[in-house]
Amino acid sequence: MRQSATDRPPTMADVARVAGVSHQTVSRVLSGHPNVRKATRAGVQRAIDELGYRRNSAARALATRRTRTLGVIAVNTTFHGPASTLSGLEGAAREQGYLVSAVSLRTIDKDALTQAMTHLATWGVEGVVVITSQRQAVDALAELRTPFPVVTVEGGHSLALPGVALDQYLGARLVTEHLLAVGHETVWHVAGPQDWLEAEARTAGWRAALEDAGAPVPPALVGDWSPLSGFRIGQQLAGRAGRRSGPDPRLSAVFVANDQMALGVLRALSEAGVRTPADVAVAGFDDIPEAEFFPPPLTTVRQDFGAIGRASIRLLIDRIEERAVRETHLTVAPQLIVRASTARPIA
Amino acid sequence: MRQSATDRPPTMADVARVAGVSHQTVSRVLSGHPNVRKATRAGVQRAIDELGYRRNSAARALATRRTRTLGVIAVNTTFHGPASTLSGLEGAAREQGYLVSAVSLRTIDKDALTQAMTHLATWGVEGVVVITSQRQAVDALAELRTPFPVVTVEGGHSLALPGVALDQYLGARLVTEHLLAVGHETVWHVAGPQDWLEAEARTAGWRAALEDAGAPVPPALVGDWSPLSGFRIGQQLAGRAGRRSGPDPRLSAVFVANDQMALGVLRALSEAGVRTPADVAVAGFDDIPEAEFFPPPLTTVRQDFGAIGRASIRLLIDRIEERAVRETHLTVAPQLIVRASTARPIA
DNA sequence: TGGAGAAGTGTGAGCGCTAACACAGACGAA
DNA sequence: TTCGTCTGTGTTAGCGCTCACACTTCTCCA
Repeated sequence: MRQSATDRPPTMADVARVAGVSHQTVSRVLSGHPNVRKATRAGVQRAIDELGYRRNSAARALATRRTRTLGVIAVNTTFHGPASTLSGLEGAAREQGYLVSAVSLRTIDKDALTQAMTHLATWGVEGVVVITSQRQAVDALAELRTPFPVVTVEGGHSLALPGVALDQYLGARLVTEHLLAVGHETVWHVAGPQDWLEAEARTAGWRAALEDAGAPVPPALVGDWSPLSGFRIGQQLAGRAGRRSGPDPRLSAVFVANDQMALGVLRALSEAGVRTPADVAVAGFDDIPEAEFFPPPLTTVRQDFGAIGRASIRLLIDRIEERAVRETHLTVAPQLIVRASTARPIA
Repeated sequence: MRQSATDRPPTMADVARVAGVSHQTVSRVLSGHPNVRKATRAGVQRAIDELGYRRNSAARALATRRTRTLGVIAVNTTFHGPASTLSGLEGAAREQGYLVSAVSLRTIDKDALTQAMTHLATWGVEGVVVITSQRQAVDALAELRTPFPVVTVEGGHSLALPGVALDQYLGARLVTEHLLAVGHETVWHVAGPQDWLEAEARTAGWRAALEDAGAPVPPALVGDWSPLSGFRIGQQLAGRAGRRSGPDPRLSAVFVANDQMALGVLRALSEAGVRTPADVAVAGFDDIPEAEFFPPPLTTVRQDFGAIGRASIRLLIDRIEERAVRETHLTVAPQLIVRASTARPIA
């Protein structure tokens, strides 16, 4: 990878000159065209190595009208879920020879989304993955016209746009059914903000599981995903633990819509002297790395973020390269992880 | 943003034709050149809007030899620290009109680093930020020759390369001094893997604080950043809590090198019936969002990842645009966050 | 031995933009 | 007036690559 002494990086013409062939032959070698004699190929390769030549992607993009660049738009990539999805996505794209550029937004209203799209479009991305967990993002997206394909992640399957999502509904059912199976009369629920599709689906799954089992359905308590909101709700829950308060069913198990809130709930219960799982069982959702070491280790639902990232890239590249395959909505299966926080209560 | 009826997106020539000027005038309008009459500018702008024209970045890059693209190489972007840094970095770059592409690696040996650099170089990045927390990454980086500037984050200040880092040493001192100040005879330390520069600096800061205070220096116990390793080490610590075992000083306070391990330590202590902070005070490092709700809420050191990201982009763009400013090493100050896990023991 | 077809290579014209220069007209100073 | 200078605009030549085609050699079979 020797750097040429001159100021400018070597061009294809330089390589051609050194190898004693035309620039077109160099191009053929570079793109693995079959009709090149072995000796010629070797000579060109030698020249390339000698000069430390590297194809100029801008010129290539200009000539081919293909940038081989993908965009990603996401909210709050500092959290475990989006960050993991992003990472899986980037790896999958790189494998396919694409460059990916992510735009990380604080909020995802229509303006911010449009702006992010413009930014990416300016750079000539051939497609975009939008991690659209919030309803407003989905709505904004639905109205947006783009000159390239768009794929959603966690955007629900109601959209015309193709998308990948974890089966949140199933995950919530699994947790709820597990809690009922270990002997709880019913399961309370700390929900995520209902403008989040994931939160909504988890709530729906929980409700369906209870109804199917003929269990009473307590009111859902709504948090904002943060440990603090979990803590506040946990304090309310602690007050009615084990008791039958008013019209509501007895509280002995709680399904919390994410692990961070579950941490807050656990803390509030413990401060109030309510034991987990002896008095109240608690389950979460996400399986963040810390969940295994919560007090007590948390039963939760694991999401395969890597798989979600890979699947969305596949969907997107299918569309860009106009492959025949036309799946539009992929679902990734969740996995129930049972830990001490829902251990069977001593009968 | 009307999409033209023809297959191809409009070019500068199309805009020029519609506006009745030359393509060069369009170019001047687009790049804000002053010498364009107001009326001409308006006419061109109207044509741009009408056609939904957008500058082709590949052609622009080819003509200017500037791609306005930056690369980022990082390990394990799924963790809170790197993910936050990345996010801050991306925002800062976008503000400056740059596109950023991140490559997320699993391990950062020389091979992987070279490959990532090649990938980014192929796409013509004008500079790269490498988040190099591990010694081997720094070593590999030192040997690498690149045709563009490189800036490190958390790479220590020993390198010839410019870089940004949090003052890990100071952070560790602050925690340790705080623990001594609340009355502990000495402070034990659960360290991160010593091939990580951050871990090393935290250990050094802890040791220096103890030595300066004339406190005995217990052996450092080395973990791998994971909650599990913290748990294992916590079990060992629980065994000697409050006791003076062999030659080692009394254990009443522990400084853990990151919050995740601290969670494991807390759990191990609590399982062994050791109370925090009554029997043993525990402090962490990072201030992850969960730390405030640990059992008990964790005293820790907050890092301003956003600031780190912004600073590194500034350093990089300074170099790319060859500005006069030549700071080479920036340090971001840490902030001690005191919570219940180190509350003053009842004397 | 000839000629069709394949294999291997070269030529020229763009891709859509910016940089450099050319040039016309307006304006103030000598 | 006459020049210089500034303003506003157009013209031309690339940037480094690929695509389409032309051309030269082979190969093989009638």
